[in-house]
Amino acid sequence: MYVHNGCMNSGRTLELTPVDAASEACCEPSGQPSIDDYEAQLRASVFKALADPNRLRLLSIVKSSDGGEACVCDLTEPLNLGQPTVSHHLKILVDAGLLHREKRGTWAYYSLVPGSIERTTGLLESL
Amino acid sequence: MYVHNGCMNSGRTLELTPVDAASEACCEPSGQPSIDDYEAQLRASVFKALADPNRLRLLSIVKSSDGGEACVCDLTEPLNLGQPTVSHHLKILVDAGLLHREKRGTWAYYSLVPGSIERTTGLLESL
DNA sequence: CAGTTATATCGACGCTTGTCAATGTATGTG
DNA sequence: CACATACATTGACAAGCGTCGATATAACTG
Repeated sequence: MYVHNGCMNSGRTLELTPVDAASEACCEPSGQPSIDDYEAQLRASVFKALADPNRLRLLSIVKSSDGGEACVCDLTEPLNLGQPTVSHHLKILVDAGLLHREKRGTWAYYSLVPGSIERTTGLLESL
Repeated sequence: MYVHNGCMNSGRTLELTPVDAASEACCEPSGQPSIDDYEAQLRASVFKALADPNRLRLLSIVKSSDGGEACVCDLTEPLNLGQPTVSHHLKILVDAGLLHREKRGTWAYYSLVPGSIERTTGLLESL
């Protein structure tokens, strides 16, 4: 059973996010013709984060937002979801390594992690 | 509530698979800054198919197989899964438009749908 | 025809997930 | 200090998902 340990990235992080860990491994010359089970679990955890329409919309809205960032209060209305649900989805995207969270005052600003989309497409192309 | 209708692609298909439908829409100039709910559901259904480690391994093994195709009996052992489970996963990948199924005699040969990986990465890049 | 093989489908079982209401935690304001 | 605001966390519930055993289907073999 695969269990991933948290991935709390507050400031500097020692634990690698799934996107980082998976794309790190996928760039090493493995010699293996097909990916092993551990690599598959690592990559699947990234696609799991993308496997929800509301989370895709969150990424899309954040990406197209002014300054490339948005706070929760900007996101709850276009998705027609409750604030706890939006926070829940955002956490999943942060844990996957796709979004970055920065707290300024009372607000939490979410933005795309630079290069995370490219690293994710790499997980597909290097299957 | 999103409900997808089957996507049986036996031979020629009139119904578009999620990868096709989603990538078709993502190439039209929408003018919209962020994707709408329907587009999000379409794309999410593709990533749902990728959100399982065993299905990623199936894609990987099929891709690296001789001739680019493999039958169920070749896939059940490396995954350490029962035959019904492997058939189940393969059906999900076929319905998503990622795998192609061709029956020859008693065997069913699965192969990557050409360009499906590229169309899927496009669903990410055009978020 | 009966028997075998490869695959698909069905039904059931636990586990996971998306959602919400309620509550907790900071941070700012007066 | 009390109060308000923005967000996170908790607990609960229904729905969905991955897996299996059992069974069905279809094609080859004799």
